[in-house]
Amino acid sequence: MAESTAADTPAHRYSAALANEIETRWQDRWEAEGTFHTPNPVGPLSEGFEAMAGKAPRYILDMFPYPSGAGLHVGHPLGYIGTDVYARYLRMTGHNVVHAMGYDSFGLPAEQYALQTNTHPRVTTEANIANMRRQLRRLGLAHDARRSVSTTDTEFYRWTQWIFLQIFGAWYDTEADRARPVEELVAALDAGERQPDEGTNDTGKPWSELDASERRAVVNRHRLAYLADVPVNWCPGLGTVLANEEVTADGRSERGNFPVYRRNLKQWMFRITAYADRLIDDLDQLDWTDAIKNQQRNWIGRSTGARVRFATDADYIEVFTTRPDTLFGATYMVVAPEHPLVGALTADEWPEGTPAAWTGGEPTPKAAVTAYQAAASRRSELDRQAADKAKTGVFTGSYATNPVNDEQIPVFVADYVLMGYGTGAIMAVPGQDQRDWDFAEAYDLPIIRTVQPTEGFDGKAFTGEGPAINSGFLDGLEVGPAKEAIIAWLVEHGHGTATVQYKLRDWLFSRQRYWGEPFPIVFGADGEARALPDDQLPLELPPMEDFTPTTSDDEDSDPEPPLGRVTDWTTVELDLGDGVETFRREVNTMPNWAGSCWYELRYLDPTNDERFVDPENERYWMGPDERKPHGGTDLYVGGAEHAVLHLLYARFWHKVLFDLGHVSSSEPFHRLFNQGMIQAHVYRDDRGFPVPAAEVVEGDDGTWTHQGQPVSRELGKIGKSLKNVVTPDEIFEQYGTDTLRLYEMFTGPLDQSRPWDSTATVGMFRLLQRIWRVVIDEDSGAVRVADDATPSDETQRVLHRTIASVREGMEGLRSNTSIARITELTNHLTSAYPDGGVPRPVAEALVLLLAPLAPHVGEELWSRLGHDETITYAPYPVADEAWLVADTVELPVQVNGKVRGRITVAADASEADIEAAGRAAVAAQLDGRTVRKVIVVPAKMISFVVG
RNA sequence: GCCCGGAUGGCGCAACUGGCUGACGCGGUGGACUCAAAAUCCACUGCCCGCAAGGGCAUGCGGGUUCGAAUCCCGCUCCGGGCACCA
Repeated sequence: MAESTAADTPAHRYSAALANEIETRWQDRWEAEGTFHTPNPVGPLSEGFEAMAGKAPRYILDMFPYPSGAGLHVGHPLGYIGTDVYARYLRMTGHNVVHAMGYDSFGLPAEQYALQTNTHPRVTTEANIANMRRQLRRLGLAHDARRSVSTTDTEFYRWTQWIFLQIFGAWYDTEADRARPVEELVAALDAGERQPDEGTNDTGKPWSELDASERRAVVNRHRLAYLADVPVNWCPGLGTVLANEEVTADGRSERGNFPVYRRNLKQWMFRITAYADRLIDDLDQLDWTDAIKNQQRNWIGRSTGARVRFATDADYIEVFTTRPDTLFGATYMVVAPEHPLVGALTADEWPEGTPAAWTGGEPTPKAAVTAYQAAASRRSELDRQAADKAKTGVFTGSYATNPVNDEQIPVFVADYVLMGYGTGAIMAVPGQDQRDWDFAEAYDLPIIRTVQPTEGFDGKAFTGEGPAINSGFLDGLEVGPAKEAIIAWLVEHGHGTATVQYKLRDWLFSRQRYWGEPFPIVFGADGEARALPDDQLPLELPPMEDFTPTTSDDEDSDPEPPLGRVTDWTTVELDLGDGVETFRREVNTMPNWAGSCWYELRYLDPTNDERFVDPENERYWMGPDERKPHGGTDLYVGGAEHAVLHLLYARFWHKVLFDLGHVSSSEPFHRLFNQGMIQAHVYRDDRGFPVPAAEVVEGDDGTWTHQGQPVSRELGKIGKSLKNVVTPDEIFEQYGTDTLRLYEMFTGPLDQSRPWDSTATVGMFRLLQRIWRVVIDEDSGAVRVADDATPSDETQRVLHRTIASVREGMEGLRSNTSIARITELTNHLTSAYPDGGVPRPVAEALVLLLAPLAPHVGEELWSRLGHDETITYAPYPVADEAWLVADTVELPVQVNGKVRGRITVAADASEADIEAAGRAAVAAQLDGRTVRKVIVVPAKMISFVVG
């Protein structure tokens, strides 16, 4: 008999039902009135801009989501709520704020979901977007809906293709240190002002003697987007190749966990390496956390050092080293098993006296090397994680000459040297490198220290700083000067050069899947890539019945892009300047990163059909100024998992657009903020399987049981597989959106992960009830504020202190503290005015302070207080300095650092007065002891030091 | 192994720039309302000793600087995230 009678609760209490009624009503009104429409300076969205003319522009951005079919759980909206609170706060503090939400809807996840549900990705994508829009709308997010774009919209990817052509149409001028249009390259080549870059012309003929096709080939090899036959990550299980960044350390696909194989394939590449230095250096002036900056720096992996040539009988071996100063300690060399010189270096027979351990038990070097190469390649296919770090290798039978002392040092093949980094060969310096030390110990090779270890050093290889020893003319020099000296010597004698090495590789940009942007590229009879003219954009993805990728578990299978099967689309008749010819279309598609590399620009001018963004709109919202030297969005909030991939790629595209003069900002995101994750408890039974979290009961003794069986508890991600999903809808139903928003903001600063605790949400609901009660009489529904009352001095002080600290929390994206201060104000008003009659200015300030956090309650109370206009643009309360200073202050009185008493003195009391009051307060403590020192910090504390 | 974070009551967290540790909320205890419960409201709530007044101990651990340290310095431990035979 649990039926409750309505008479129990006051008719006008803030209840879940009332909250839901208020929320849907205001959401409808916001939509109908276009409350969050933000005007641009120019173009179709410029209506109403004059009214904003005096306001400073702010661009608040969220990382846009994949429209997955699974729907939202309470962890998803954390960042969205955080940016919404901040953007609403900025609107109320006199800014013109652009804040929108789009959908990253191309790519593997969308396609895989479509395959699972056996529906065309266009259909599932659009249904998922509609569902997600509905869920996000229910959160009351103040987005300009007109600016919502989806990367799969034809009018969006038209410009993705256009930007690709801009990149394709550019080359990197290393002297000017920026990208320039290839037309300028061609003009310079025609005029004889410059020669083709190294490695771009293998005809051996000068530019002037090349025919049109040969010239195209030369130019194509300069471009920032180019086709190359390169070692790629071929993933037969996904039927596509993957970027380095998409392959895990143990050689599997990040998505789907399929094995990935290295093989050579002709693929589209972006010359992101040309930007390596700028991508590192420009981080300095961005407002990002050091964690993310470091991750980007480490990924790019710039290291300075030298290239050194070692002569051998066959050819010279070039190595890269960051420690050329240790050259005298190089006692052997190692080349990677895949190194092209391995064959030439392998001797016919073992030299006299070759130790048995160096031969791998084989009769000849050739047999040993071949066996080792085979083993190494097999090893790379297997789980590299399981491989122990023991060093293995075989002797090639040949020797190299250390240029600095003419020592003959043996050359080994070993897989601890990677072909993919540096030159694929090293000089081994066991005295100063632990890996070389390990190998030298295993193969009984000499170890020479060339840097004096610090005193007390008892390790093996010494990698620290110290004076050079056993190093001829370098002896006595510290590491830095020794490097300079040896590099000068190497250059002078023609044995090497100073150089900079990067871990970053060029970006593999093509995929053999259906659901991506088609490349606006065609191939003519000579096989050279040609740009589709801009007026043929968008190049639409042709409809396909069966878009299944050709997957395989055979590593020797070949990629077969689905678009290759649309034969009437792949062949096209075009006139590209030499009359109508037959061309073949590129059948690869772009990876899902493409759209996310520039979507933030499209939000600024979503309906512009002349340009991807009007320069004036871009400059207004993202242009550089004294706050942000590179320009970019004022805030970008998203998960830390995008620290390298998306953020690096997007910065690269943006920089190309900047170099070509299409945008005024040289960085896309000025202030970056990684929101934390909302975790939830996972309960497991004795077999370790998760049990439904909602069915677990907590015992009095702090243990948990599920259906009577004890279960363990840990924190984990929220997800179906862990059976701990809590949906926003459950919270809407129980308390409403405003409670959910407050709760998510209250549990901690935005960048911090925190566990979800459904029982704790009620605290925020109670807060809203109390605020409601400050304004509304629960029984009659009438407004119960006093229009003509004057706030007491105490109320004024509480109010203005609250305003000051609420603003501080808002600015710092720590609205948890703002909510605490609002709660304190509410508690004060509740006890100071138990029967209502809170002075109107105070009640209105409370509602305004709350509005960014709980906008529906904000709007409703604002309106009931008699305001016709939305609260969205109402001015946020400003603290009056006069009320921030108190007349009297309470000070702690310390004796020997411990608080022994308190005194209340005038705020401007003299030190003498404070001391006198302090002595009186702790007279018992001071009695009979000598006061050696008195420290008075005015308005803070007083401390006695006694003997 | 390297690079970033982090550790404060039963829980989430707060504490400006070295100056009252634990604001605010959850939970808990007691009370009001109710036939009763839910909801709501009020009070108390770091730990230990004590009837009390009061005292002692407390910000992961060990040192240090200081009149005074959650905060600064040195050395650790544990947890989270990232990278990793990168020469």
